[in-house]
Amino acid sequence: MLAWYPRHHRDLPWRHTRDPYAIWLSEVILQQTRVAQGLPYYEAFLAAYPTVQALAGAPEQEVLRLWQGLGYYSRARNMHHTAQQVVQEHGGQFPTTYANLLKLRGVGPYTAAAIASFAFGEAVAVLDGNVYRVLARIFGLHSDIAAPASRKEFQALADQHIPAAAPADFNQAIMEFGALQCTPARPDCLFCPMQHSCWAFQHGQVALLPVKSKAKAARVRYLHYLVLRHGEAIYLKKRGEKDIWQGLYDFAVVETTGLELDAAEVLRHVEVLGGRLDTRLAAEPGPPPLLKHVLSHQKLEARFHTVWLAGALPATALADTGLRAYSPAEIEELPKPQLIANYLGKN
DNA sequence: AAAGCGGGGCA
DNA sequence: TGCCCAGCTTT
Repeated sequence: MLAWYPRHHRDLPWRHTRDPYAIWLSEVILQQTRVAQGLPYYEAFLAAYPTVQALAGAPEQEVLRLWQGLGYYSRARNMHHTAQQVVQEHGGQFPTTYANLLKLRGVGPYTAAAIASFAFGEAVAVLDGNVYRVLARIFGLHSDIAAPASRKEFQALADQHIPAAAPADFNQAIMEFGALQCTPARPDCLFCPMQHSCWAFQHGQVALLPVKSKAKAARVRYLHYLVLRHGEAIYLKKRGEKDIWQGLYDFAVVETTGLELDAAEVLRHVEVLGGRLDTRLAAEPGPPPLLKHVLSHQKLEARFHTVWLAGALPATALADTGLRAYSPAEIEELPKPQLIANYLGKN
């Protein structure tokens, strides 16, 4: 794989730097994210915040807006927190060892090992999905990679093989090999340099490895958004803790156990907020638009009920709900879930 | 140890 | 349309 890597690897921007800030940024973005999807975000973040000081000084809302569409938004909030910690408690210098990197919020075993090896040359093996797959196939390990208990076994194997003289090359090579050659589906075994020493290939079990138990089915949620409009303005609110999309903005929402919420019910919820309807504006014809949105753990079915108001909502309602009227230009600057951005884009 | 947390690519 | 991908924090 060390010989394979220089001939086959992709030319990616974070492979041209040893700046721990840039490497950290790229690794946080690439957690749970494909290179093709993360690449434009990496360029945008580095352009907007060239240094850890710049990121630390940015408002959280701006960071989340830049992160919009990438998902798992706690990554952005943790990254922002860690930037401030590095500036305030470490004089703007990242920790230089695996053990100390691991203490940073949002930096787990994978990211700490990546930064420690790529930026500081420490001989600690990374363990990501690619590495699990490559090791399982080459060594014929049948442990369930979804089970936390399997980690020790794979980490021990990776640590056993990482060369002290070239830890960064080894880590880059094994991950790139998994991403390009030893892929999850239809791996290129025919032209694989590891063929002769791959347990799975020799035993005809490539398609059976790695063993991975399936996640339980996502639960279904039914959301009825009240798109409250007054003139040019639309009312939105910031989402709170203990639910999806923390820190992002969406509309007032009524969650139901089924898909239906008739027009009278919608109006009743508007009345509770003290909203006065603008009867001069006719209701939209037909049922309100339905958008489906799938997360890894939830399936959302969202109806968008447009309601035209005759005046602003009373201050008490705003205080109770966190709603606020925003102009189209302001809405553009707010960080929003992809579902909301999709709706606004179509309407 | 299990649950919660996004979004996109591919067959 | 349905299935697959996957690191960190919190419970």
